[in-house]
Amino acid sequence: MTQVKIKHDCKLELNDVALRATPARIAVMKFLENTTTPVDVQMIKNYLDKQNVSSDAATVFRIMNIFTEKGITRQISFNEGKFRYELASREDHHHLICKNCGKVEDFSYCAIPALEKDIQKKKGFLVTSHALEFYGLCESCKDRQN
Amino acid sequence: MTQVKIKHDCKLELNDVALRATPARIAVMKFLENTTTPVDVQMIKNYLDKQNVSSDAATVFRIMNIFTEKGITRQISFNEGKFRYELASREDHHHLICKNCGKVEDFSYCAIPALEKDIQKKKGFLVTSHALEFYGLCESCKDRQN
DNA sequence: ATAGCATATGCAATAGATTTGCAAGTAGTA
DNA sequence: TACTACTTGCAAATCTATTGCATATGCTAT
Ligand SMILES: [Mn+2]
Ligand SMILES: [Mn+2]
Ligand SMILES: [Zn+2]
Ligand SMILES: [Zn+2]
Repeated sequence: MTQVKIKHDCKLELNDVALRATPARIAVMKFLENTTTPVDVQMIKNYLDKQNVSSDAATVFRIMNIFTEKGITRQISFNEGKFRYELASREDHHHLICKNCGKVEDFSYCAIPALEKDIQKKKGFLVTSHALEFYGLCESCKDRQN
Repeated sequence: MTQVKIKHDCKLELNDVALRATPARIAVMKFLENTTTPVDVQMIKNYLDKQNVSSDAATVFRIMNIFTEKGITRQISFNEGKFRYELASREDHHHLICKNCGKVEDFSYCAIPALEKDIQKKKGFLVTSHALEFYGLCESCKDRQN
């Protein structure tokens, strides 16, 4: 009854897509695995600093670009004038963005797939992905609006 | 039977929201009325130059910010690292963005309103607006993919 | 039509986000 | 362990967007 705990191996996952497993890349993956909200480059850089992983903003930008190209992450924009990133492995879901405090919640229900077929039929446009964001007020801001 | 052609009066529309009708603002409104795709600041600036309307990028940014604040325009992001704008008077609709050639088509059908009520009920989040973009390949790129 | 004033613009400087060139460092492989 | 292609750090360059300030102009009240 030797229960083998197969913990997620970042190195293998990186090598699988022909990327070298460097300390910075591994740390970024761990960070993404443990955050529930899409993060921006500055947040990632702060995390690396805190973990004493040597890095540089340019490197983080490069990492996020290549992760996105390789399909490890997904680049998102909430009209903030900068990008955020989340693991692409997170299932199809969308975001509830509070216009007052900026909090981002995940929202999993998705009714879009049916719509995509319609679009293909009516417009001849082949949908390969979509982005859906809801803006408004989160539960706490809704009451005591700041 | 004097058919009075009431053409849209930019000056009145601007004054209605307490904005002065300057040449640049009027030209921007005309441009937005005649484009079918959300435009960015550079495109607007190019149009103003072509029309010999004196302007400056800083001024265009200021105009688009105040138009958006006043509800004349809507700020949109297609993950390009910059904003685009379209008239807010355009009814609720979404966009089909070709990943190959960048063409943007409008798509009017919207099945989201029902979903918004669900969100309010399940998450207590008050939805005030949403953004939905479809990415993929437009009809022509779908065939002879470049 | 004109004066007066608050608003808008032009221009230059500044702030942020992201990209790029290049020399030095390192992961993966033999 | 040595080799080589891939990565990184750092500085400089690009872009997008914002801001300060002096000047210009739209709007309102004579
Ligand atoms: Mn998410
Ligand atoms: Mn549109
Ligand atoms: Zn909130
Ligand atoms: Zn296309």
